[in-house]
Amino acid sequence: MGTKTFTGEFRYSIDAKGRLNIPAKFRKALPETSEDTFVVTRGEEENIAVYSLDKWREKEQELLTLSSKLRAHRAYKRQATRFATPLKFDSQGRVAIPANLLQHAGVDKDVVIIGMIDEIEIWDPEILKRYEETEFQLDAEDIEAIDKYTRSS
Amino acid sequence: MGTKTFTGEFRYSIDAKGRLNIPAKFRKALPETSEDTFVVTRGEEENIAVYSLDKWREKEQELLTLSSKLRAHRAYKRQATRFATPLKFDSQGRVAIPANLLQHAGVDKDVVIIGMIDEIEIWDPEILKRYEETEFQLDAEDIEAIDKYTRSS
DNA sequence: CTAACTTGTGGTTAATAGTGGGTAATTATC
DNA sequence: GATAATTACCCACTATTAACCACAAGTTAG
Repeated sequence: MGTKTFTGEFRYSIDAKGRLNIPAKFRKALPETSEDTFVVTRGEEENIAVYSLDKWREKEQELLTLSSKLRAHRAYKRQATRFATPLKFDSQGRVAIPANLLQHAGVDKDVVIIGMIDEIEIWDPEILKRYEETEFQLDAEDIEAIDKYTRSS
Repeated sequence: MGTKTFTGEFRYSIDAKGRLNIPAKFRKALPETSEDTFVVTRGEEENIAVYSLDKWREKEQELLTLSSKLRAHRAYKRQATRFATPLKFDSQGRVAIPANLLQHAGVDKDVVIIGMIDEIEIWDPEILKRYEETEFQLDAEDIEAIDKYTRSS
């Protein structure tokens, strides 16, 4: 029944209490073991990254293999976890996104929610548009490198 | 149910009596066997490291494998142990952090508490900011090494 | 075509969390 | 051994968060 992946784009808005509705389609794609919980954190770009609790646990397991004795390892682990917050959605399917994440993504009210198979991104509409015109552009060289990468896996 | 790990960042303050509140989220993540107890000690950087009592016991076990004949081992073991203090939090969820640790972390009143999955760090806001701009920066080489490290585990 | 359900959005109430202070019990100091 | 200082144990206030209830627009089912 249905796909267990996140696809598509939605334009929602954050209410006065900082709550954001997660598209029903995405909530239904959550495995039972995620316990109605998404994990939000800073995205690499000017956005908010959202993972299923399962996906996040995988990431944690990977981070736990790092050594607490090595400075670079600690720094990486710290950066990866300090902004991560698990959020259980309420009976209406909404989550309250922490203020510091909203600030990082430059979000005020309206947002664009993008499904990216195993993760979700939340963008401010204007910022997204700006990125589309610049950072998102790939030249032939980029595409070629990606093609090589996927073939080797 | 829920996550049993420490994630996220909080900005709290130490009151006039030297008490610091541990985020409720972190207290709830403590296993029963930790008996409402955290172990605080010096962090590797200019901060305070906090572990669950369980995690600390693990660390002790690891230290016990070191040789008491080797000078470096003794020094490492001594350094890791001498500042460690178990703290049981009060009915409001607060702990009284030893003065020498506060001094080591350069903390006076306001602190940033960072969840790092299986450990917690307490920072002075200004010092943290300073580190963000310098020590925390990782170059491509570091990232690559970390990627290799996690893949080999 | 209509009724039942789903979905996104809004508000109200109750519980929890963080902070501050007071008093009793312990420990330390002279 | 008396006194001062520190620590532990309660009680209290306020802001934030979580749990409930409600509703209109859109969709699906019969």
